[in-house]
Amino acid sequence: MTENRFDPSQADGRWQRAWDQAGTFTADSNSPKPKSYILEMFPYPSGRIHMGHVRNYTMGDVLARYKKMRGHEVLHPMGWDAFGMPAENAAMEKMVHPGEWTRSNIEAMKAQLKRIGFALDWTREFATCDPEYYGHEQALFIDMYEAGLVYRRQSEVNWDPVDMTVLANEQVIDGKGWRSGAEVEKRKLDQWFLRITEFAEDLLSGLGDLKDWPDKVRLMQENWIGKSQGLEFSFELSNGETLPVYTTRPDTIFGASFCAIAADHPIAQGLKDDPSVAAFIEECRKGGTTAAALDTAEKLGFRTNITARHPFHGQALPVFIANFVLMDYGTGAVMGVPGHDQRDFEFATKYELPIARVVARSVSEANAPMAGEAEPGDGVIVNSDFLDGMSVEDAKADVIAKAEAGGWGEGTTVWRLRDWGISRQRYWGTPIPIIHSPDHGPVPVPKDQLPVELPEDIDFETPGNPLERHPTWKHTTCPISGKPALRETDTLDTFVNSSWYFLRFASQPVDAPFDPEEIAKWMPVQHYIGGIEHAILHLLYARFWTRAMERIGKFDVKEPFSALFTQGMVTHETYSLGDGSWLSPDEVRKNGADWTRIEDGAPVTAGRIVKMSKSKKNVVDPDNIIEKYGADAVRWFMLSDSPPERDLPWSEAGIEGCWRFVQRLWRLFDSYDTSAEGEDKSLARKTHQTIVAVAEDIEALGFNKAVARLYELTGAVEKAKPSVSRNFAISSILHMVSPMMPHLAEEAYAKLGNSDLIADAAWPEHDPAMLVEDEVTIAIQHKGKLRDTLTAPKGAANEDLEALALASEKVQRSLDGAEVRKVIVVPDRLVNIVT
RNA sequence: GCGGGUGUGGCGGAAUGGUAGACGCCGGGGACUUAAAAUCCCCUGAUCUUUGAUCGUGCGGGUUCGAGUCCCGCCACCCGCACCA
Repeated sequence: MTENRFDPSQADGRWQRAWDQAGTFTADSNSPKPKSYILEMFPYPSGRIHMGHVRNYTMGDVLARYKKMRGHEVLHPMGWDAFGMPAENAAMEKMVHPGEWTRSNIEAMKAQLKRIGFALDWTREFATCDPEYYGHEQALFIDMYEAGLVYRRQSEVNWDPVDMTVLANEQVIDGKGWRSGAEVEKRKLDQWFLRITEFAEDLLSGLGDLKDWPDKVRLMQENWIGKSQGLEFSFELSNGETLPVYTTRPDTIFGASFCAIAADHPIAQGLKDDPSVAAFIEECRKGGTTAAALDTAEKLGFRTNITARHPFHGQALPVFIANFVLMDYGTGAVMGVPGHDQRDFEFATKYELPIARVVARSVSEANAPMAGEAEPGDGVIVNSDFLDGMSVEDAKADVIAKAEAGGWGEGTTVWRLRDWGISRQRYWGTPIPIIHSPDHGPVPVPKDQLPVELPEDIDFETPGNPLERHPTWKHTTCPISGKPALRETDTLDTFVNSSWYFLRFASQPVDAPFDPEEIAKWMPVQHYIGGIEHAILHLLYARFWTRAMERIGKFDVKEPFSALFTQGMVTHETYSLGDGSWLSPDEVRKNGADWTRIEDGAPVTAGRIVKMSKSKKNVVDPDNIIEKYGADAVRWFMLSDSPPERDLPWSEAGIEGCWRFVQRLWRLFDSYDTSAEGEDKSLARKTHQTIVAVAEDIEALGFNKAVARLYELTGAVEKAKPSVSRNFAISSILHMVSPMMPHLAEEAYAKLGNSDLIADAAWPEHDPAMLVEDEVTIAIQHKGKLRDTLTAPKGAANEDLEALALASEKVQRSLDGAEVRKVIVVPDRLVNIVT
């Protein structure tokens, strides 16, 4: 007898080709079916697909295939977030062109994705480095420019003087360039900005409608946008100038005992002629920006000889330059109220400034001593002239009203959110479509000249931006005067590319970035799945971009993603030698409870289970696993056990278990018996219940639960004798696992004599009448503890259940003659006897 | 510091206030086999005086006939933000 096994090495590829040839997953926007746009965050083409991608795309794939089975027209596209620094780094290290490097990575990764059998519409594939894509992006940039959503101003950057390049904050390590090791300088450059702050209010309030986003992400965005309301007002200074400050606690204004300004504040800068001021400002600059440094940093100040006049009682308050005041928040200056702000308290303590109580628990506690720290909480206002006795809320409103009436201040809203700086002094990005004309300043490139393409002949031998250095590329003419002019050599932040790719997936006209009619058909994305690391920037930028498009009349969508799901990471145990060096999983072997290195038997320590990373060598390459077990076992593993939002620990034993289940199902499908007769009511009932439950689980993205239910039903079918019900159960399992293990499912479906594809099949129908049990198990408790169970017909009368319960021998033993005071009966569930 | 999350067997994890530990992994025992692989069957939270009982969902209280689930107070770990006025 030949072995009856499912062989993915020949089946997987065969069915992948069959789907391709049939165009099974090509989305038809003209279909009358309801539409579902399922999207996973597109990958950066770094070179290899990793397990995190596999998990992410498997989840989306199950949803996409499931929706299709449910009669939806599904758009499930894939593409490449192809601009970015790794390509430039590779160019410098390996002397390859960034485009070439990127293209070959895309080719390799696409082949990997194909091998996993994802139900993707490859006809819509693109890379953001395609001139067709970034040309449209340039057109959108110009539209936004003309709508006043783009502007240019000076802004500080991290400048590496050796590499002659701008560094991202993450590339600055201990004040030095990550590559060159050179001391990083602050430089001011003219840079382009998008007016995301103009949408701050809308981006914030819009979060309220995103019911199907994780609370966590909404909160993170809310905090990032950082709305705060307060009073902006000006102090008159002793030197004749005025000092605008911002406070969220105008109610505490009578507690102000000093003013503090940032080191970068113009007034502070104006005092730099005094060498001790200059020295102090320099000192402020040095302070670390890490969490630890800030935690322990002492509040430092420099007392100027300027004083500020209190707007109500007119007393002179000293003005300090202080290291804890930030220039880029509010006005860069604050009033110091030590009694009710912890930083001010520490500062006042150090410089022996008055600490007054102006908020107390009650009026009678107006003179209670301070507790050794600031009291930022609620209470009634005291020691504050006309505010005395008011609540904090009322006093805020009253002070704002008086400031506005007196013309020295106004109630304002301050946002933490900054405008989005999009200039990058790099080659591998979308060229900013602007020409700097000697007569007309910055002028957009005429749209008929788009795309402004990147030059191919570049060199990375010398430091600096290759676009800047290129002999001819930047030289052009002014679109207005025709005189010689220079192109903008900055490129766009890669987050711009990912801010609208989902729109391009949904519609791909040649002559426009997108087609509003097609957008209306597909948008918003129904399920967007990706990593939590994009909770703020990418998702906020995409929300902004979509709103900006709506604002300039491109279409009628505001929120791009109606439901968001952030999946957990794939983790793996770590292995290390005595010297602390890491070993990869295939370099080690388990002997009993201990681990050793295969090569020489050296003892190995198995360490924490952490995210797969090259540095810890705890990486498992999907290709090797697919080679060994086929795509379906890997897909099944990705869905099993861990809830999708939590981390998934990869293990060899786990994938072995999945592989066994693939074969177990194969045998089960093989046991379909066309000659079987008769009903098996309880199996049929379980099947119908499972059909409903698995569907609910998939729709809630509870893949681990769906998997568990399928195991359970499989076990039940294996034990059952041949019957029509058993065949129905087998067929149902086959259909239900098809989104998860599509290759196995197709193979078995064909073997059962079908000539169509199960990918085109419908989700199994359930019979509502079969969901109801006719017998139920009743738990019998005595004093809240389980004593016995009994089987009763569903809907049995309470009295009958009570009688049955009391008749139980175990219950009687537990009662031991005690008087029954009360009996609680929950119909069809339990009886609890209270004594 | 602020905000959020998590805590259940050896492990991943199930559980509308109603039989805690479904399902999977690991482990143990057995069947089949010359043998191995594969497969199948049984056991698998702890303790005890083991036909049974007691304890058990991070810790301490509370509400309830009944709490993993609800309330109050702690602890630990993880994540995000951070001198934001």
